[in-house]
Amino acid sequence: MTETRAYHHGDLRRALLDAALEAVGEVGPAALSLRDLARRAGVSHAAPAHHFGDKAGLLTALAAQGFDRLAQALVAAGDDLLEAGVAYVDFAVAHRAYFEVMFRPELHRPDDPELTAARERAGTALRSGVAARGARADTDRDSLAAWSIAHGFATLWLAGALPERVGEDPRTAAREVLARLTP
Amino acid sequence: MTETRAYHHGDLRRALLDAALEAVGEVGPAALSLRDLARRAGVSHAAPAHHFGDKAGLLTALAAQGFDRLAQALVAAGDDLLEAGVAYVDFAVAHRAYFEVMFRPELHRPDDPELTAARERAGTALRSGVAARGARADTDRDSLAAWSIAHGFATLWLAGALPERVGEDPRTAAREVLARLTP
DNA sequence: GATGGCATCTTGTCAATGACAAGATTAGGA
DNA sequence: TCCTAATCTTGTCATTGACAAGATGCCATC
Repeated sequence: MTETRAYHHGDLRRALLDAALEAVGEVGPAALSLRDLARRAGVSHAAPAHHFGDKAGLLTALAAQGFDRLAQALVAAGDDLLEAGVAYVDFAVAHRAYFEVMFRPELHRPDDPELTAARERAGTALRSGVAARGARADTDRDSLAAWSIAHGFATLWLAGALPERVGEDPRTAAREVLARLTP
Repeated sequence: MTETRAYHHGDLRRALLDAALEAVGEVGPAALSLRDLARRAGVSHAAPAHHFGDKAGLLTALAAQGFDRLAQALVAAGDDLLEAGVAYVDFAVAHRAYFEVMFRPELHRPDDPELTAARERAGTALRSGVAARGARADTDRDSLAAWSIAHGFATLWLAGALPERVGEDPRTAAREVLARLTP
């Protein structure tokens, strides 16, 4: 028998976020349809609005979740700067849907406290690798340089802009490129 | 008197591209509306379709135009690798609308010959700076590293992700950061 | 100078979407 | 038990992208 659906879904917010992550992976964040998410979750077309307000609200929540997972991945990579960079690129490629939402402020609700907090956690995890490296004069600029090269490589990889000769595995390719910064 | 509009616009294709560039700068490439462009150009809502087919066609043409202008900017910057990187970042910030369209393949018509050609011209201009620098063992990886750090810094700047202490001027900030790659 | 072909542009239409309003249902505490 | 608030539904509207069919006028050819 078809599963009779209760009036109350039970955990609709989580179900919508899961569906959104899947949908963003399929069609990208811009083409995301709230009504499609509602269909995937088996609820009416107006149900998402109650939990997230509008599309920007949903993508903001998804971005916050993404920054949290990125922070975890960076912490797990340890204090080695190169490994942190590789972990950054690996996260972007392995969790493309998150990454594509995280750095699109025009899709977000500006100044959302949860998003800001999650972004801050990821930023802290990112800088710790540079700080641990010590010895350099200008930690700020070094930090920005490391972030820039990792972010740039990840973005270009996701955009399909890199030539074929970089190979299939983003981790090894990233390691070789990022190593140019810290010889 | 209100300007009576001829049945034939005269240069509608260019007018639509100009309007698109302006609109993308205001609302971003995803929220672009073909009907809005038609209104800005003073033509009917279906006129854009004749020139570009659909939205992807229009954004593809805009991206091709952007790659051409980027190639010009890179050539004008000369053979110095650092200056080429600064020019790359400067282009992204000064011509944000172009840049935001250029690296979004999901908005493009895949394998468009004009876009591919324009991208190739920009890529050649980019690599020439690295090649001129010589002396290094692996030009491929050096090239990717330079592109990555410039692209990453530009992308983070545009996303508003950088901390306030980087300052107001993208050129000087970029110069300091990019210099970390080529000490 | 006339004419026919073709690029250009218009009007009309349809399904899909985001957003909002108002009502139905249920959970959980007083 | 009751009742208040959270949750979800139904209904609606303006906007949009895409397509179809028709109107207009430029231009080459005769």
